[in-house]
Amino acid sequence: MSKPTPNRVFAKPESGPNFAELEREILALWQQHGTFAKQVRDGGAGDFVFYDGPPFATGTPHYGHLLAGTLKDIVPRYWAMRGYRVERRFGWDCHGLPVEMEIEKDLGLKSPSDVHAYGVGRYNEACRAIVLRYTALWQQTVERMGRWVDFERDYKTMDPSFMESVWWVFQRLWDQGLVYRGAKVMPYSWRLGTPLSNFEAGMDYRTVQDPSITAAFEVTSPTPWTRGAADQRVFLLAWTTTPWTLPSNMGLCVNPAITYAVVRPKAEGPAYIAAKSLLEKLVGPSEELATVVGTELVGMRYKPLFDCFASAAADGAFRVVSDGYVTEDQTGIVHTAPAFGEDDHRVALHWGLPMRDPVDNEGKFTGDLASIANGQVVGVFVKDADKTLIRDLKDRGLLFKQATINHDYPFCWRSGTPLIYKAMPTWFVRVESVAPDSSATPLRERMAQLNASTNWVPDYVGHKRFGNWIKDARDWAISRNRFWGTPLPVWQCVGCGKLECVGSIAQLRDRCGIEVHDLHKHFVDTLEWPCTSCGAATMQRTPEVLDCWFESGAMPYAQHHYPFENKDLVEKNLPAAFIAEGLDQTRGWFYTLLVLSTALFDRPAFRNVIVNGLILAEDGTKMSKRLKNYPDPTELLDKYGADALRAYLVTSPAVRAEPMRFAEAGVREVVRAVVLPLWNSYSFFATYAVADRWQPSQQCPPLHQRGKLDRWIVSVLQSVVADVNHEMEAYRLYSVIPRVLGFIDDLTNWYIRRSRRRFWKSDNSADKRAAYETLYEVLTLFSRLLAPILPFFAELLYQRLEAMESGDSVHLQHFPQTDQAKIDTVLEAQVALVRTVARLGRNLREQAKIAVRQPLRRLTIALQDGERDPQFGLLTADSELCDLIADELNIKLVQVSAQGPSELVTWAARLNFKAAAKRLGNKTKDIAAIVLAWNAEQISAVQSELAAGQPCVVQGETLSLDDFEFRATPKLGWQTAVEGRVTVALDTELDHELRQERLARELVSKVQAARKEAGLAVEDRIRLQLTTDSAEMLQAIDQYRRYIMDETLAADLAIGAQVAGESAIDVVGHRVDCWVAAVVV
RNA sequence: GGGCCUGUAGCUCAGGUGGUUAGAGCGCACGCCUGAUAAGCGUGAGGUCGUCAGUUCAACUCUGACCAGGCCCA
Repeated sequence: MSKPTPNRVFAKPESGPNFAELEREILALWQQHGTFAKQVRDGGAGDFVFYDGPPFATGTPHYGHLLAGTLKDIVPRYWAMRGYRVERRFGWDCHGLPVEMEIEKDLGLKSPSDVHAYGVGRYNEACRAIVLRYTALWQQTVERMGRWVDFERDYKTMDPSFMESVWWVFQRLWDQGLVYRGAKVMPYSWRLGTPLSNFEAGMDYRTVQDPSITAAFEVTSPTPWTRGAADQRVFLLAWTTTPWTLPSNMGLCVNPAITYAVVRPKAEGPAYIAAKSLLEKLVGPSEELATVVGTELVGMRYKPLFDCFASAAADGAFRVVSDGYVTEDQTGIVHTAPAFGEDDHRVALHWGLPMRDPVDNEGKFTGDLASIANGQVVGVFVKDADKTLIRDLKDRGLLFKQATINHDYPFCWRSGTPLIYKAMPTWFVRVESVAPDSSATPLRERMAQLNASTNWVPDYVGHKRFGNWIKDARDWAISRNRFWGTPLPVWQCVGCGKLECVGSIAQLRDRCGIEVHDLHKHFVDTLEWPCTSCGAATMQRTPEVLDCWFESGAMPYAQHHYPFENKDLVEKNLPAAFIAEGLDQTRGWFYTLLVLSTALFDRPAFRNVIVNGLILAEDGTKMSKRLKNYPDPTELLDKYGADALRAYLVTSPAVRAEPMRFAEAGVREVVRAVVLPLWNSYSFFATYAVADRWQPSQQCPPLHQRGKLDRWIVSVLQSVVADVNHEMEAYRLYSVIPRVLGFIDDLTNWYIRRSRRRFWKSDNSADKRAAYETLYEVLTLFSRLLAPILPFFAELLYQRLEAMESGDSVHLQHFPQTDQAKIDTVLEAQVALVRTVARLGRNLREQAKIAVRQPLRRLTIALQDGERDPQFGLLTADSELCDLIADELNIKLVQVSAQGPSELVTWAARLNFKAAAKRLGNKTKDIAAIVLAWNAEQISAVQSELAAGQPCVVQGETLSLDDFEFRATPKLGWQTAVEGRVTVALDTELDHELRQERLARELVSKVQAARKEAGLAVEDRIRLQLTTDSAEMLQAIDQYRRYIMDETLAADLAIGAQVAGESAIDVVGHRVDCWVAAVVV
């Protein structure tokens, strides 16, 4: 702790502080002195590397961002105060669909062909122009939250330097053989001629009626079941709602574990195969020829429904395959068209089924289907061809069943036409497997190994959720058929098909002779060069752009323009020490970071990660701008301040990755429970320090010579410091914050409340100096502890209590380290016991309806085992503790009984299950019941037996002292209270003396109120005049004259003189006229 | 449909390795105190611990199934 200079003068605290206003002043202070930059600059203990995940700037920040932002602020601030250099650069995710969708709305464009007609260059420049339009608002809100992050040295994924690094990353993957071009089944808008993202596909689901047909596929493999029958044909039954995909059928898929049956409905007719459990409903009563499990059907061949792709048989088509995704639904056999279904595609890849796609970009059938129905379907939109195809099947006896179904089906949100699912050429990064000629470990296995060393908070997110996801991660689709993004740096020869990957601006220049300064699509698409392989044709760029997730995953390198610049820095900074994002990033940023760092450097990307949960509206639904079901962040910040919002967010279940319901009332509650008590503590201290002209480092007794209360609060604070450091080092914010905020209660509701009188004293005793010094030390140390969490209030404390130079800041101080010598666990236990007794004593007073100002004669504390009780020593070690209780409860004498509570309570006996049950087994219940039924005499007999060392035998079982638990309950009604091992008995008898003292106390209280009423300052001396008819009161005033004058700071006290004006006060039924006037000094 | 998470008082949430009487804060009711005053303190009422089975002498806790909600993926 820095030593304050002796001439510190404290300012009088304002009444009615406006916290939001005070925060703005502190923001201005930080701004003025560049405090954030100073904190970064001062870090000398090495780098603490933090990566900031880039948000989309197309919307305004919401509470989810503010929560993640708070976590991203607390942790770096902590490590910065621990002496590390913590760079915090803000990042912007600039590319991607949200931007494109917005610009298309602005420009009235509906499809890729519209974009081409408008001009990709103009389009992309329009995207560039709007992408940063909310950044100022973001910066304003983020900074208002008190988050320290560098907006000047930010990174943007659309910067040429960033994009060039992304190219480099891509090329590294390419060189390792990790990139390939395949096909991915995607939602496709035939109206717009473009694939959509899954997100877009989900935007317009409608309930529609579709055909629901079951087709019969004739088995061609020899089967034993119909041998000798009149009709030897066997059909596999498969169901679909998309008849237009049937010409592209390449396989039938069964579940390997389901039982199938072969049945013949009519003696004369053919046999059918379907899931056994479904056949009854499907075909009605029939003769069962055989049952088989799915695996037995695998490999069976059948005749395609249409002959258009009959040649595919040579490539392995028209077989039965199996996969676990098939359920016992409809027929239990799934028609597989690899070009049109995601599962179909996956199964086909696994089993080696070929793929045939007779659908053009406009969703119409190609000439491939010329052989069907006399060519009637060629050039027809696929869904419109359903009827013709069904008719054709029916005519040929291959339609087993026909119906219609109502179901939800995705529509194109822009054109309102039904989407179809269709395989599209897509670029992939190999994650699940390796290149055919490679012997390397599949990426996902290595990722799982590297992930095992990462500290996830909470841990299950990493080990279970993320771990499972990695374990069966699929190859990563990284290309998008869009415009505004980093182009894939791949060129292909239009002649021989040779592919070439470019990894930098320089490499591109070397090939085409042109040096570009921007890598967006409209700058690089036109660049071509002759193919070096065939020499005849030109190399042209493949049209796709990279998914923006690829870019954010490349952020550790691209933000520094690696490897073109900052080579050492980046390699030194991988992995990051810390990142923090929402749970929804499991498949997002967390994943892409790890894929790329593993592929590029064989390292994890981050060592510690805090995952936060989603923030919902107060009613548990999603926050929605349209519904306005949450308070505006800016207004909320103006009302309650950023510290309150930060504390509210960070004490919520959201810091343990659970969903949180956001309620404004919660923020208000934080102000009440955290900010105001803190302010009151400061205000209390400052008020008296000003009045007393107290200054730090005046002659003050060393800690070990101060009172118990002082040593207690210092010890508690040091314990908090120890816990906070321990938990912060493990990134468990959810156990740090409650500990820090919990201290506020100890400070205000015990230390300050108990210490108030010490500050009022008019002398300058050692005890008073000790109180000042202690409270000052505690507040200044605590301000450092608060600094990462409540940066504004911590700064306020520092500025008002310590700062000597204008640029000074609490955030430039060292984070406290525990001083073990100041921790006194015995003392902490003693005070805990005292507080228990005090609580019990207050209960008794309340039950007896005896006012607190009524002094009582005596309080007896009895511990369960009397003087042998482990806590006995705690209480009797020092009379200061009993004095404390006496003062707190307004009691003349507090004594600790050496006998234990037997006189005061009745005992109940119970069996100690934990100790005895294992040995007693199933006799436990019986014996427990017997013990419970013992009356007082039996119990005391047993107690004395056991005390004498004799065993107690119940039902033939020997029980020892440990097998019992004896509990006390008050015997005499309300004068006694029991909690755990502690019994407290209150002597409620009053005598004249006690009554008189109460009168004096009540009178003081009323005079104090009169002082305040008269607007006097706490330290003002007064002249006091009192008149009363009550003899009792007169006597009390006479007897306690000195006390009354001391308490009310009365310089003189006159009795019985004439009083002017309205001055009557009521003191427990005695009328007193009271007149107060300040003494002019 | 799959993976993960959640379900405890009116609300928001705590509840090592199973053990007797399940806790806190807010809200509510009542009271106290008031020279820390946009305060402070205390007491009380409120729970078949999502449902149903199972394991066990004993289940909020362990196991299974189911129900409801969430995130992600299909």
